[in-house]
Amino acid sequence: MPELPEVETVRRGLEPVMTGHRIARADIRRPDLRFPFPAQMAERLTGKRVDRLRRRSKYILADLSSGETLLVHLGMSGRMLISGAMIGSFHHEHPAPEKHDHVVLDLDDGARVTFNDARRFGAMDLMATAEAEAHPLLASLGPEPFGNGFSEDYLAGRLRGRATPIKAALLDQRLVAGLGNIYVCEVLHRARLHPARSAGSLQSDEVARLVPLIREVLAEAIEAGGSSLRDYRQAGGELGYFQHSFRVYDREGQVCATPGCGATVGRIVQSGRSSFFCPRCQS
DNA sequence: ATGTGTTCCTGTCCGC
DNA sequence: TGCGGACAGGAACACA
Repeated sequence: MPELPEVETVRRGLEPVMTGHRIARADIRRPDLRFPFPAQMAERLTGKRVDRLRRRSKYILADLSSGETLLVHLGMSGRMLISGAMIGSFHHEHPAPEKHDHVVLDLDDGARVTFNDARRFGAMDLMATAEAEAHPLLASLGPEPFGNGFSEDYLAGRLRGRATPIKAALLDQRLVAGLGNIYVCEVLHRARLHPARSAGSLQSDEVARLVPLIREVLAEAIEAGGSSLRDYRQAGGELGYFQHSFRVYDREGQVCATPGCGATVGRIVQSGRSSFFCPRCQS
């Protein structure tokens, strides 16, 4: 589910609820998600203040007053939902625990953050804050798309000589961090590049337009609160609405969104995942 | 090194 | 209604 825009939206929703507050109680309702929770997770969270809530790629990182950092990944279906806090002018009560509520964090002011993940592809881990960047899940991530490290020169260098399809290259988190299936499809449509084009075949002007378009799509999606298709919700439970702005994703058989194009959106499968594209606009 | 297929898990939707 | 199969925002892993 959640790609960079969804994770960033969740982070922004959690920030005012968690930052500066202590975790009064941590209820760990099962032993694992994608992999086992770290040893003594509840004890290592209890009583600790959240000093900072940040994001790296699709990971949320909570720096704690203990010198440890809590890492959260939402996988495909993970949610971080707030209850019992003032959200806007509404005071939310805690609902009864639901199916797939795996971790419940109670803050010192009565707010609650619940991690719910039906498919359990999500993950949580704890590490020393000073060594967070070296964590196995973070160590080989590529640059943040909004950072200075992600540039036309960088991208050209990484794509040069590669036979892999541009679709697969942009999905590779080692190349650039945070893109997933939705936003790669949308970026390639805006860049008028066919998803099956080999990465190394891109001309310099084609590489050049990818960088700003990646930032544009992600920024618009963050602005819209992400894309809600099935599972994704913002931390306050709201839907994102970028799905209404999709030009190709999940639009197989519908007319291409490019004005005057009129062609029908197609779908191919690349390394087991759907690629949506316009056969006329994208080459 | 590179590229592709499989796998983890649950839920939903569609055709018969 | 029920049942089987396809498919879903991710990414580690096993192979050619």
